[in-house]
Amino acid sequence: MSLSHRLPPGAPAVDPYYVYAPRPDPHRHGVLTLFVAGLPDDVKPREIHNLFSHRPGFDHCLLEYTGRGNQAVAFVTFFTHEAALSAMTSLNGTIFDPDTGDRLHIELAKSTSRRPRGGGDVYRIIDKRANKTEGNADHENFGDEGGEEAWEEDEDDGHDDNGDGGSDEPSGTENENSSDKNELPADKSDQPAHKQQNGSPSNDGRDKSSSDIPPCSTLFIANLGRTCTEDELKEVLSKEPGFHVLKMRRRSGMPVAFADFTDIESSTAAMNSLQGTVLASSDNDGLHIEYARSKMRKS
DNA sequence: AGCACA
Repeated sequence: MSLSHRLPPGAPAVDPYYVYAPRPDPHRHGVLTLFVAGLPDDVKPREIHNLFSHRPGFDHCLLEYTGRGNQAVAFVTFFTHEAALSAMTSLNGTIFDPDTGDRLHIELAKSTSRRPRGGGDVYRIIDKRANKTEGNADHENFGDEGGEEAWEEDEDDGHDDNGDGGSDEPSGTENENSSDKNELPADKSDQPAHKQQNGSPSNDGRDKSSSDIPPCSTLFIANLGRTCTEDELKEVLSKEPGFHVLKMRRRSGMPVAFADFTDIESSTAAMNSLQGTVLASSDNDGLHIEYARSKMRKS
């Protein structure tokens, strides 16, 4: 389908996929790490890993539960700058949580994340939440030293790290921040205030997992274009590990589909990686994928 | 928001 990369340094920036990315920032060329915002507070490290580890050139990732607000941020590092850009352009705007419809905002990070020490764990977690609220009690932090600034305290490749802005808006401002204590003191200089704040209703005490539907090895796929065919959808799904059967129904206008997987792990991974995918036949936001309410009948 | 097949 659409492999969105190969934008040689000299080429005119007219790659159609490139418009999805924040404007090319000359200050960040060569950075291997992506900054990912727009994550719900109940995001799991495994979800980040599932989403990015299939991308070519993936190296490692780090998930931080910021103590402020209710959204986590992630830092995902690739082996090459081009791989990072490619993952950014193809995943930017992904609807991570169908319940809220919030989309991922991905930018190049301010600097490349430090490699995990020891190399044992695939990903690291930093949890600054006062009360590790809902859901995530299983993997508190088995990262290394409970790092507070675990990704950019080193200076091997030279970069600036000073706690700075904490914006996570698509307006192109930098937004990687690690310290929980630095509220940005309104010195954004060149960025006019944006009106759109992250609209996720703050769930103070509410625990509303990423969906009201319990995990299921069958996925429900909606928001298909009216002209979407089973083959078109199947072609995308068949790249996902564990995919079995696809069934499409058109009942009230728009078609919907059910995709069955071998297990919940593979259906979850597929949902994470295909969420928001725009098909040739789609005209709106791309695929809306949820767990089906009941598993597809066997055979 | 829209969830079927047995």
